[in-house]
Amino acid sequence: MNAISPGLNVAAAARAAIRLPWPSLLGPLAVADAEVLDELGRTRSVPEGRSIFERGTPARSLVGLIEGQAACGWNQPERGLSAERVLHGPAWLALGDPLGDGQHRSDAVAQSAVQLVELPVEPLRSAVLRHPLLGLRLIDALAREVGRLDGRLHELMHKDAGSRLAAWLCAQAEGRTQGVLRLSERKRDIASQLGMTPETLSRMMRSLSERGLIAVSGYTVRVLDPRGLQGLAEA
Amino acid sequence: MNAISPGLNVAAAARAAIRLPWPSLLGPLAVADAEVLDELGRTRSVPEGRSIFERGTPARSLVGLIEGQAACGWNQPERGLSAERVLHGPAWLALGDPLGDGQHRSDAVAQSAVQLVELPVEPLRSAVLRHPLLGLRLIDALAREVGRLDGRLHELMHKDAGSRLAAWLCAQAEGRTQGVLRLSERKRDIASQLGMTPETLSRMMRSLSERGLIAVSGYTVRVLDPRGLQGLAEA
DNA sequence: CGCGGCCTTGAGTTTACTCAAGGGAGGTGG
DNA sequence: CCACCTCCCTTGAGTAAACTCAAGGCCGCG
Repeated sequence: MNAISPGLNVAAAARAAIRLPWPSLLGPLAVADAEVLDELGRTRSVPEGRSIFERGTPARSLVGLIEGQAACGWNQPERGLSAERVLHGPAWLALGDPLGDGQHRSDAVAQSAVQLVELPVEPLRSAVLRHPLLGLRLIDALAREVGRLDGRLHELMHKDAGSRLAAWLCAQAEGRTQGVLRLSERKRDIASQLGMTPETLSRMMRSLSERGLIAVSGYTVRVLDPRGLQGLAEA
Repeated sequence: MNAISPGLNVAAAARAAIRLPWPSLLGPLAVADAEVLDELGRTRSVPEGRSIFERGTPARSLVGLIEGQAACGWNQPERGLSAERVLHGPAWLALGDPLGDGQHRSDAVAQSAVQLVELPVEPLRSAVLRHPLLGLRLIDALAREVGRLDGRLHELMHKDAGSRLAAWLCAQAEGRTQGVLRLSERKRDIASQLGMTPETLSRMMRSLSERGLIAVSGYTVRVLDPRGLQGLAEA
């Protein structure tokens, strides 16, 4: 992965227009377009546990997660953050909010030390006028975001907790060797993303393993019956 | 509203490049850009009750609803369509799906006679390369879509049925005179959009009127206590 | 008048939540 | 090396929210 090496001085990197991993964020780009983005983007690092942006504050830049793990959700005072989404770089942390009404609608916190890139919206809009291909790529990225949100909405409206977990496990198992997967987030965060409580997640996990669909051991889950799981996921 | 007059021959209208209501769909546009869209767009009308597009079929065009009422959702055999969204033109019926993976993820049916405009994706992409401002407008439209979906996701995850209804009523009452509003959809469709059953919607309506927040009479709802309602909506 | 949709209401059930208690893993200090 | 603390996950019991099913009423239409 062509991420910035951790020790590098960040400001210097930005000035020197170090190549950032745009293809992972936006898809294939012409060299000239990538250079425009390199020019526009400013990198930033945030240590583990710190806030990346806050709900209600102005969103003047697209925020991309280059490396590390971060969570988006609602931060409630004295109750911690209920993660609606956990991301591993490279991925967009804020795309719709800055391009839309200009206000962050969620809180984001770093769950490990993270490297970010921020693209100021207004200069980006100007750049799109001069480099229309960038516009297409942004359109694609937003369309993917719409698809993702649409899928989650469907799930939440029409599936029960068991099906949602099954669907999530199937998605995670995609492309994994032998259906063995290690959970990289706290279970409470997984639960939160799936719209259930940690207690319910725990019970559902047990239920699935009692039915022989999966085997759970701590943070390791082995999918024993992918087809059965898929069947449940579609119920 | 500059919609096509109902009697007009549709194919002729398309050929003559009749001005379609692009500003309502995409925001302010240069004349040249609107003409490009007029050139690209094909109008179509669908009579009441008929399908507009179907889940799982290829989505090769953006679909805009120019006039009339339509519903998007999942059409289940012998159970009717559970509306996840009811639209009154002008509005986008399909935006993310055609620009994204190219498959319709929902069914759409006309709830009145409707006028549509379809913009084929590939020619549109080419047009964006030549008219970058179109790209910006599409980006804005998609960002609004992301915002809308994000809001609904939050609501579904964190609010109970009463709060969701209160929020919906507040949104509907926005800008209405004296908080009197006539429901333009069947209550079962409203319920469906809010992620609850018709029975639950009915009980919630009663609960709100018993508490003096609204007065309900058939399809007419009068908002008696907007602030109280808003308070509930945020709970 | 009778019919078919649609909404409402009630009764009973299911699902998932809350609250509270217990157990395991990892880190720290004596 | 062990005791202890903390954080997290698990489990159980009780509860609350919303669903399903079934019956009844209203309204518009033929």
